[in-house]
Amino acid sequence: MAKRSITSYDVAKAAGVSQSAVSRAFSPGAPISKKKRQLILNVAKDLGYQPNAIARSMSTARKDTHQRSGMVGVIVTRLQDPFFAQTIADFSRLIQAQGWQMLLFTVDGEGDVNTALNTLMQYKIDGVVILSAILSEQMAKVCRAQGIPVMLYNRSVEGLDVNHVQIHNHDGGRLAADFLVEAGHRRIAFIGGEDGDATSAAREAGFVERLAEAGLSLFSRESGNYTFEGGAEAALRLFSRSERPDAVFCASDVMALGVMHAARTEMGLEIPDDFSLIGFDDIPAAGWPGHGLTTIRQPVGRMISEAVECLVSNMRDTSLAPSKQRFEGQLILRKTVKRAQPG
Amino acid sequence: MAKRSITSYDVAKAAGVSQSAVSRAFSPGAPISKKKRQLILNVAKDLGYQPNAIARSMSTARKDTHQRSGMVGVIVTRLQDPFFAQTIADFSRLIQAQGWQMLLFTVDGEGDVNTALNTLMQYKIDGVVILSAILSEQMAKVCRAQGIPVMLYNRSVEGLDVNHVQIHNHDGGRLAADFLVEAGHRRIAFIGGEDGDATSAAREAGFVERLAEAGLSLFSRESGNYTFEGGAEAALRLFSRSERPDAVFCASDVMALGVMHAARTEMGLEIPDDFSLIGFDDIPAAGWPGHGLTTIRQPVGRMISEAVECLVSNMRDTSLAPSKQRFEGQLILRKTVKRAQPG
DNA sequence: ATGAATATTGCATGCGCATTCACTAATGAT
DNA sequence: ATCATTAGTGAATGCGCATGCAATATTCAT
Repeated sequence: MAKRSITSYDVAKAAGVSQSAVSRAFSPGAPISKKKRQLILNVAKDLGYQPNAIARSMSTARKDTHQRSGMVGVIVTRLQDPFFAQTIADFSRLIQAQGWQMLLFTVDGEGDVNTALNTLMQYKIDGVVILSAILSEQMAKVCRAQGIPVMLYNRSVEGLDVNHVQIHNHDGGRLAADFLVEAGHRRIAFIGGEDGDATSAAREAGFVERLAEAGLSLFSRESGNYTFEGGAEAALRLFSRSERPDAVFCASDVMALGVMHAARTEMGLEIPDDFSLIGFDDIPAAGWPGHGLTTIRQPVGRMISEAVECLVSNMRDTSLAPSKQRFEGQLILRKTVKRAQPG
Repeated sequence: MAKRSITSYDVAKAAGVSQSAVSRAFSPGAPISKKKRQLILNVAKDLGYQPNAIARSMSTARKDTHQRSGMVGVIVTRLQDPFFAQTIADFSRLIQAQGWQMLLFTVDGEGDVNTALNTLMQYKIDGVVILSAILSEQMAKVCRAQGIPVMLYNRSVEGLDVNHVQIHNHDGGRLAADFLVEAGHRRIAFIGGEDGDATSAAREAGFVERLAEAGLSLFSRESGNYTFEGGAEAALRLFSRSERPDAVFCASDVMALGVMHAARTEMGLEIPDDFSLIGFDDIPAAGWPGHGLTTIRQPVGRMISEAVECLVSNMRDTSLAPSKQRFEGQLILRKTVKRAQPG
């Protein structure tokens, strides 16, 4: 059936050299003469030989060395979400450029992270990125014991000494509140992501904190499940009450767009005339001219390149101390917030 | 530094059995007594042992057997595009459910596919999916020689005997044209994706064919590069001429939304009052109430599950003949097309 | 040209596991 | 109870490669 594939021995025989020579020809920096390397590379090309990465990984697993597979595990939820899609796309390009491959694992709830990590570890990944999910203390310990660098992206776990890169959610929430308060709003509502989600909670906490400083408390709150539909439904609930908010802050742009579309088409409300709206993330659709969503931008490009850089240096030198990076969100002014009417 | 990880030998010693027994305990169907398997699994759990997938893959590489890595390669362009993000998300879940891992490779142009495939093959992937990119005849041959099943998704290559799953682009184009013609439109324009892109070309061909049957030819055409901005700019060009189209068909929803936003905010045109608009794909944002984009839906769920099913059976039995599946697009009526004014 | 230093080279080995083979224990039939 | 099965077991082996080591080829200084 499937013929045995071409190995370094085949090349060695064809080139009249030893297998070691073939191996060295494909290992940059290995001791081998230029002439012989070139000869071997030519023969290899003719035969269609490609080194077997699996076998290569096997043989680096010596008592002193660490087994290197050249693969980075990535654990992600909600890949279909534009924000995550962009993140993964960027990450993928950068990590490839550094010579690593990406082993992608999609999880549904946060509970599956352990399973995912276990599976990925069976593949002897050189490192792992966890997007918007939590790492248990126990698994963190396991990773450390195995010498696998971990990068928590968009999350941090209190008291866990692990690399992380994230937006400053609390400050982002404050920023949104500050802007709405300064614009004169007084009946300010919040729509969160999934209940119990730490990211959403942090944004809300910062938001509420700043409101409190202005002598305000949250006018009302709903959960929008981080989806467009969830945001739309939350808006309907928010505005079905007798007293309506004059401003809404959403923990994500996707939900904010849900609110916007529901307002325009189902509730007959104009933004920002009837109420102001702020999102979070700055996904591409937020900037579409018909939306013009005012939002808190996450500097995804910088965050991702920082994450990759940090992970890569940790993979090259496992003894490095974890780095913790927080980026500040930036308020992007567009068209969905205006000064509240004095009335 | 990083301690050597726990191997089957460690477990064997701790459990007082042979290494073979440990291996069999972790191989479903292997000859071992229930009692001993349970004992071994317990000891393994205590020690935190997990079989090494790399080593496992090595040892299945025998002369008669095919080396199985348990990994499927996925080559993708434009991961940040909502349509592809959704596709990858679905694919990821289904292939994981079948027990495979996903090795993801992002390419920029179609030219990088060869490189990507070569890299992935070094990892001895059991199969590969290529999303919206073309496979050279030479690489197809290499894959066949290595016994690696290939699935072309969203593309097919004339005369190449490889699995593929795709939407019937030509028919989809016809469908769009038919609907616009029946609605009485006469000045019908098209906005394509990237120049030279086969998918876009097929949609255009079917579209033009049906127009011709109605005695019409394309009123004008532009390229929108498959992006929102590209679509918006194409629309500006389309409507800057003295004679304006009364209907526009876009080769993707993302571009159609670009057209819509540009029309509303930059050109002061109403859809469908000033012109009708049809997209292709039916991405989530197409259905957002404020958009209500009439479009040709790709049955992504069915297409992906068909693709996974086909690939998996090919990976289980390499001798199977390639399967070629085409799905019909479905016209989704929303709010962006109306009967043309007699005038 | 000669010995010392250096650059190359091949041999042999092991990474962790699955699997074959030869063998022993358990089970069944009579 | 006896023999024929079958189930279960461990020792040994190899998957394809990188690398330590000892041996050889090359270069250099004199």
